[in-house]
Amino acid sequence: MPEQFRKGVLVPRLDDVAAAAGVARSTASRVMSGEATLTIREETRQRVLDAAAKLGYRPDTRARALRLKRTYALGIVVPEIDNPAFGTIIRSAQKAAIERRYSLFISLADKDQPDTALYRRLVEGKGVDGVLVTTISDPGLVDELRRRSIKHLLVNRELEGHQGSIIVDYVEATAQVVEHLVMLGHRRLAFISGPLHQYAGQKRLEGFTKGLRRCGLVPDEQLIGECNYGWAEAAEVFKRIYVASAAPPSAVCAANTTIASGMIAGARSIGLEVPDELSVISLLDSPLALMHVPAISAVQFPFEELGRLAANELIDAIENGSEMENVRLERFRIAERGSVSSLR
Amino acid sequence: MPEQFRKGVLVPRLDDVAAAAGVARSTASRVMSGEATLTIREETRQRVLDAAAKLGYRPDTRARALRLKRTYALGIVVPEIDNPAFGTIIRSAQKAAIERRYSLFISLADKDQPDTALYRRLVEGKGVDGVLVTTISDPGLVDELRRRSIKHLLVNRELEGHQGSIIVDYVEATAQVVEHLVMLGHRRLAFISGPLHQYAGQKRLEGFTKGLRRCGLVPDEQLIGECNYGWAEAAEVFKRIYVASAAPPSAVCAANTTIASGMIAGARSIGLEVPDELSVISLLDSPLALMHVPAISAVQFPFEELGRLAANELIDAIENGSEMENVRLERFRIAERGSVSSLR
DNA sequence: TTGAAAGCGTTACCAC
DNA sequence: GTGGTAACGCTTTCAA
Repeated sequence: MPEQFRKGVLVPRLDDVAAAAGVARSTASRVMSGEATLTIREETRQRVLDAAAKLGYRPDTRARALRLKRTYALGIVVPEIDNPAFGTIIRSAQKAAIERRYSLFISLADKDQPDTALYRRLVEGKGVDGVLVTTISDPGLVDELRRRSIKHLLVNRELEGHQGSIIVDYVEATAQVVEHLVMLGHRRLAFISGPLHQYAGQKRLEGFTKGLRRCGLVPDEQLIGECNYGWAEAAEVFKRIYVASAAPPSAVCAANTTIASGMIAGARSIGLEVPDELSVISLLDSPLALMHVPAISAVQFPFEELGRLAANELIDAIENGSEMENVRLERFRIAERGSVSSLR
Repeated sequence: MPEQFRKGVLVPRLDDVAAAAGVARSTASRVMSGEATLTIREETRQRVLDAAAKLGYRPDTRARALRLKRTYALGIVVPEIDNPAFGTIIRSAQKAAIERRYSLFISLADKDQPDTALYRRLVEGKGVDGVLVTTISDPGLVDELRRRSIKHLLVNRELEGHQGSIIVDYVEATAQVVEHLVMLGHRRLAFISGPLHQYAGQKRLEGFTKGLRRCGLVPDEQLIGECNYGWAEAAEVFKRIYVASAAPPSAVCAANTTIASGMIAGARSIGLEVPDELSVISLLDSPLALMHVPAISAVQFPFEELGRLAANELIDAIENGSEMENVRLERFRIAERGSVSSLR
């Protein structure tokens, strides 16, 4: 049975701690703040700490936030949650935030109910000190953040003229994948993208054509297909491209492992062997790549670093008022597995 | 350039709205509350609303929470985020919460830093009105929630003697999978579980042995293997079981699709054909099941309903003080795909 | 129908 | 070194 404080209330406040320790509320506050610079008699400090421990006191974050005009909380807005890249970003951002004594609130941007979305509450209601934005499919969000001058950082997204974003280099990575394939002797390259109205889709397409041009090849519209709905559609898209094409591709860049897996299934269904008759590479790695037969070669990006740096940069901006940079992480790696063969 | 209110401050408060509308703060508050029962002259109401709109006023959730002793926010503690079951639960819980005008804060329970975990802050600091708990691997959390009498509901978890949990029926589903396999003529069934110290692992093992007994079969310890670390380990575990066993299994229940995929790879590496020489079924479905060759038969649970009911039950308890129930959702479905064959 | 004022739990300024 | 007190932005009771 928990001890009672004021009539009927079971949660101790700072006043209860102060009373139990026989000091004033302000003294108790100073002790609890933990500030080493404050001058407090050691004996007093102990008495307060003991009282707080005995009562199980925890500061009320709401009252504290009201007073300090700071919540020590960050928000991250993500479009989907069960996605390896976002999962990694969220985890590393949370870890970095916690290390700096911030909380990270994850908010799913629900397409179905954008106007009631969590972020409105979080952000407009001053529930967080800053926001990490990993989706710009709702352009209203960034606008509103800017209008309300709420610190925010675009993560794995960038916007023309926007100050404060941190990205990995989808363009260059994709271009180098193309070069890699060409070096292996491939000349007819296909590209099956994800939704092209989204950021990642656009960047990868940009990198694909850039890579071709660097190799002196011309992009062939016939070899570029868009896949909006995942695995089964990817198989169809590939078959359509393959059948329609006069000179069929010998290698395919797939936006991610789900699409790669689907199009491999499609290729098989028309009798194509992977990698012997068709090379496939995924432009984004995931655990699925290793489970696949054959294992899918894929590009790996430093998403962990991305999340960590993002959280730290945002907190720096909050605490020091420092300007936010536009950062591009150039590191990436092509993990070679069994889905690509050399034509030489 | 945003308009200024009090000196140097750019965010309008209720006082600013009231001043702009020429009414008292309390009147503005009443209008903004939207309570239909309050008697307010229509003309006044319009004036306040107009002022609020013009200034872009949003109530400060921190101040409101402090005053009301209610945050209209829920927390959900999840062990991992990129997992199809948790993803679905989170999405549906968030949707249900938003419909009832609550926010849902997602909190990753980080094994590495349990004591700094978000939930402490959320919960102890009164940041939420209630908590959905989807992991009990840290037993301290539930204890503390109970001690502080914070409303909480176990989701997809249950605890001896705990009031308030909502689960799907892993035990019965697994038992019926076993019966299904036996009906198909299988007699030697293996089970490759996930971590057995976790809730789901225990329940599935319980269901596995229960199913065998119902069919008059005795569980064979030799045919039960534990897989803690995913795909590659699953292959090893299966091979170990298969080789060591005097009478090898003709069918395997795998805890999830990752384990199923891994053990199929292991089976292939020792020359076994799936499903011709070995049937495999996953006790939990995921998108991977369809991408696999052969597609993996798997059990589907109503996780969407689970999340929705959980949020609603928690909110009911918060608002009406209603007692929380222990609910078991009995629905599930075996999705038959290509990884199981009949011996008849 | 509207206004004044108290109070939620905290921090920080200013006295002592 | 410590205590009293105002203030953060809101809701709600009580009075007018």
